[in-house]
Amino acid sequence: MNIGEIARRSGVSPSTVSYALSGKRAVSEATRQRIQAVIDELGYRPNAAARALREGRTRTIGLVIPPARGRLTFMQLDFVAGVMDAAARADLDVLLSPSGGDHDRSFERITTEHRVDGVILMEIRLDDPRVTRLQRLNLPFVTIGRTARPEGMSWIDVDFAALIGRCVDHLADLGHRHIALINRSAELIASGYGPACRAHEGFVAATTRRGVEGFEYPCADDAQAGEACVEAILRSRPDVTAAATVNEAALPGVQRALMRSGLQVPRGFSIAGVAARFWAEQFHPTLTAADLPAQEMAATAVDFLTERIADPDAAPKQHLLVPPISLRDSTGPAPAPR
Amino acid sequence: MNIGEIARRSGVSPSTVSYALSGKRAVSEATRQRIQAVIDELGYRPNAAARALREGRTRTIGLVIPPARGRLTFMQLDFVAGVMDAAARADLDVLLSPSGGDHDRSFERITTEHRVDGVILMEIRLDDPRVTRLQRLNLPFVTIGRTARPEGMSWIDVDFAALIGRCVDHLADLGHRHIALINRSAELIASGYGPACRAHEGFVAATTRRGVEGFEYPCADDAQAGEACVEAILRSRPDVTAAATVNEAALPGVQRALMRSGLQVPRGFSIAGVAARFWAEQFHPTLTAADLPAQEMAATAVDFLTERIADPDAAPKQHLLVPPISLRDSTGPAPAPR
DNA sequence: TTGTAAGCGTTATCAT
DNA sequence: ATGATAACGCTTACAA
Repeated sequence: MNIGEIARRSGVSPSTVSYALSGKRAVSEATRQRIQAVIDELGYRPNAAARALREGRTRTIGLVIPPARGRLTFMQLDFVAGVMDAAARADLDVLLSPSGGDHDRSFERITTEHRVDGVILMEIRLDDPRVTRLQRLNLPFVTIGRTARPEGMSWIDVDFAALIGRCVDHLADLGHRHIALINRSAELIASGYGPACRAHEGFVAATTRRGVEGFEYPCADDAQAGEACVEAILRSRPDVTAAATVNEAALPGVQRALMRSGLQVPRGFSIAGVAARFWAEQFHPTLTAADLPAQEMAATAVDFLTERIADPDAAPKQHLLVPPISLRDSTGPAPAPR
Repeated sequence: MNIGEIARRSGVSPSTVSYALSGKRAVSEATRQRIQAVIDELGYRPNAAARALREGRTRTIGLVIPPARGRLTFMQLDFVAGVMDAAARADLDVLLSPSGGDHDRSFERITTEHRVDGVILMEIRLDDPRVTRLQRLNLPFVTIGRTARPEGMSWIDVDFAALIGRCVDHLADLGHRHIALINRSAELIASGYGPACRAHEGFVAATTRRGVEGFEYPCADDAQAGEACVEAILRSRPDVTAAATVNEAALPGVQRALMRSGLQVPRGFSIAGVAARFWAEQFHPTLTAADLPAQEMAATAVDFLTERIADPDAAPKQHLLVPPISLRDSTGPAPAPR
């Protein structure tokens, strides 16, 4: 079933069918209807490969996600879902490529064989070989997170430094004077992973600025680590009355440890963080947190990408988000010292 | 950069380049090396659209996931990750299509425009219009879960009835005589959603067979519902000493309610379930559960699909999994009646 | 208002 | 062992 067959059965030329479909040339209403009738009857749809070959674009974008090994965070999942959504709205298909820092087959395939018109790169590192690769290939791309030199490219990022600053401000305003930061894992920080590093910087800056004492604790991305981390905080720093966190995966364990310690939240201990809304609401009591706007980021990313695809020479765009903190039930006035 | 350019620079014809690359015709070692050198120098990769047009296949499979609205369960996520993995190993790309029961643009596009060679359909309903659609289109597909009449097609499913039966057996063996089932939501059951319906059937069968009392509780897919559900069980049925569950998303709430009730698990209350290993291990204490083998299912699904693509007339394959129950820390002997 | 034809980059059939 | 060439199905300049 191809355009020629439709043309034959409608008694017109292939080009007329093409134009009837695209509307790029006037077609008399009578023939248009005749063609449409045949198309409906046979259920014809133009072949994507032929169209891609001819037009030089695939109407498909690539979404490069972290490899399956490490489980995706909810924030990342929400982002993926958001990209699917935004792409669907723009009638774009999404080719998923799980790939780590170095090039792997899937990443190479979709980028070099012209399977996609552009790429959204998640979880980039400060110095990311894939970015260089895409630049060399001259393939439009947008990154989630910034590289070390993000000037000339399109990216969207969350200002973790500012957000942790706001958490500290909020807690200090409530009278807390000894505040812990539950950060991501030590390895992640050491490897220069943006969100973790910037959380650190923001925490140091804010505690200094506010004149409160800050204690930073690295924590792996799982419930067990969160539990151990809170136990460590309570044991080593009995003067700490509040914590800020960017580690959403640790939250279930954080909650468990607090529950078991007998401390009431927020009466005995306050906690504020940066997390996907899902985790904030699963927390008990619900977590005062800057909700990561994954949907918005995804929509913006698709937007930026389609712009770059349409006009590769236009100035790249950047967007640094600072979502507001949603006040929920996990923060309150500092208790009397324990 | 195309095959003609490579041919010119190597001083051979395009067909020779093609054959050098595919190995489908003998090419003298000398010219092969010359060609390879040029290819390496220029970084040439064949254009996927041209190849797809010519060969009539895309080397891409479609993965139809539930729409972004409802969040995916961990089981589903693991499955998606597993498909990506298996597809990557087979050098296949994966086009993601979030689509509900009725046809939507994305599903229509990838299936009718020949963007994919075949489709994996997740979360099908007992009577699913997409299945009929794919059959009519004559596009190879594999379903996860069975329709009402699954005979003539390839599918992979988990035997929830048998698994819940095993949970009940295990609990009955431990002396429990009053057992609750925390099922999925009432709506899901009413709509004929396979896993929920079969959990129900398996529970009725097993409690009858073992001569124990069974109480079924529907429960929405979130922590709050899980919490409320356990509270309802403890309140309305004080004689219940154990529960079986297929609702992994409710587990965090189940745990919270048990913790708050003061019941020790497993000393005062036992719980066994069917869940992704992630949830089982996040549970506290770790959950005795049949771990859903998402990876294996995904690998099998890709396998079945590639078989159907290679030979559409071969007999369809089916695979009904009954993974073993992993004994962890949430089940123990029945306590004295409360 | 419509038709003709070239060409997108491959692969595979026929020659040589 | 290699080359010429005809498709694959579509879009779009160019003609009429």
